[in-house]
Amino acid sequence: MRPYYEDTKAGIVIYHGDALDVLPHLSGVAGVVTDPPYSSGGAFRGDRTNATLAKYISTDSSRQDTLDDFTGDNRDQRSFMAWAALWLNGARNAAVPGAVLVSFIDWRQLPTLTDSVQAGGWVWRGIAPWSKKFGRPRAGGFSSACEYIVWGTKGPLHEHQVYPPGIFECSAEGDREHIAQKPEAVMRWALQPVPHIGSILDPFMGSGTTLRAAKDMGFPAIGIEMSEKYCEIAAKRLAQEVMAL
Amino acid sequence: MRPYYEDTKAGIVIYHGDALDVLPHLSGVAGVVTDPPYSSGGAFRGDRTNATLAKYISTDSSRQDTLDDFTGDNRDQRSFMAWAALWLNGARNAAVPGAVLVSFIDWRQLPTLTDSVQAGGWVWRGIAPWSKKFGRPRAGGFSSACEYIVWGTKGPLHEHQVYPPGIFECSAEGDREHIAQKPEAVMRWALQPVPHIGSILDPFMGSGTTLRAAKDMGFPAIGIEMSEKYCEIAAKRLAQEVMAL
DNA sequence: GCCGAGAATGAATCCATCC
DNA sequence: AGGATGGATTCATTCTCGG
Repeated sequence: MRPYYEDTKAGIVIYHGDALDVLPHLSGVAGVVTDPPYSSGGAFRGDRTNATLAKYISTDSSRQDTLDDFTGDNRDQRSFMAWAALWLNGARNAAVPGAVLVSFIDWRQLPTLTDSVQAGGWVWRGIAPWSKKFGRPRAGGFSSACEYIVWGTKGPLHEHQVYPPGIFECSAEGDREHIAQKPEAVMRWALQPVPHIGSILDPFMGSGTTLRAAKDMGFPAIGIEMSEKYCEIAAKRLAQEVMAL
Repeated sequence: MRPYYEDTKAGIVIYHGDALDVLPHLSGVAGVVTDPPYSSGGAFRGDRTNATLAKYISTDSSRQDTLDDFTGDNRDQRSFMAWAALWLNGARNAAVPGAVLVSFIDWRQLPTLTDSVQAGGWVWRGIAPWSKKFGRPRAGGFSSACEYIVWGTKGPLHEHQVYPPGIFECSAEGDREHIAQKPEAVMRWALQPVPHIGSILDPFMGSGTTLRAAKDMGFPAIGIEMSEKYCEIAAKRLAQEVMAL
């Protein structure tokens, strides 16, 4: 297990590889905080099997040229369920008792993910919406203005003196290097329930927002990412000093 | 099918009885907008006297503490699923093509309800949170500050020129005659996607907030309620004139 | 530096066409 | 027949840029 990047002083490690391969080697995790590929993007099978750029970026956008596709986003619901149960179980094995799981998901896969969370051995504790205030409008129906956190714990809840709000409002970020990149403020919210009894793990690191927020909040952190390009981007972001909050 | 209450001029009807008995007699419904009993309590109480842990204790002691929440609700969840599929199917039969379904639910039953909606023949279209702003704070975990709308349609979406927001913020009502009573503003939000091609149906009317909002928005409406006491309360609320919005 | 107008954007969605 | 492709559509918010 050779890290792609390591910052011993801050306790930050990045592994370049598949989460399912790397997870068995990890331990001491207090919080699994991540944003897995949703395998979503449309009611029709054809839509879902599209490349991520075609699925998630509006056709008239110039972003098509500047962002990259990512892989592993084409599972159907049953294999998404099975795959998610696998990485969730792997992450739970790396976690200490009382550890917290926080995973983002969209509305379409939310019910499947809550099943996977429990199948992976976590105690499902709830849902919390991230409100982007206004999604793309939809004539005759509710716009999908939110993404969701599904959260749980390894065994009993490790009660400590934090009271994270059950909903978080924050508009989506303008400048992004990854299609699904989330604002750091959102990730800091997601990290709030994690007790300081170990490190933060993000098995689907992407451009490294989770690790960046973890570092700024004083957590050691481990990231796993399949794409070398994003490993590089994340390493650059993490090489910077702690940011003032 | 004798109505408990009827206002011919406004097209408001209340039936006193069980939804599953009344639904087969109805038709011309453009919107099913309701707030069903969430827990499988009341009529569908499972056998909770079973020691849930005793049934599922595994020899892997590390998993015992993770199982309490997972297994506790299983039986109730399955009967909730079956029962909800029944009334959802019945309501769909009473609905016109393009009709909209809007059902409130809490986080715990949300995944079960999305299954039931599809089992009942509706096209599941999404989720929309109602944020109550102040959930009960919870040490070490996200407060549950939201209830959720699960919505869908009977066949293709009947596009019309409304753009309902995908999230609605409104504090829970102070004065209530029913435990689960929701503010009228919330119900008016829930009614927004319903096209004016028929009536509003609430199979679990309670104190009649849905019908009151429907009347104020110019919809004919049908309510069903098992408890005579709430039939009476709702009839009183509906006897009042249309309220200014 | 502030303000207002105009342009760009969104982990979309749906459908007609084309292979 | 069924999967892949491309275009049209929507508006509150955010961003850009000029005055």
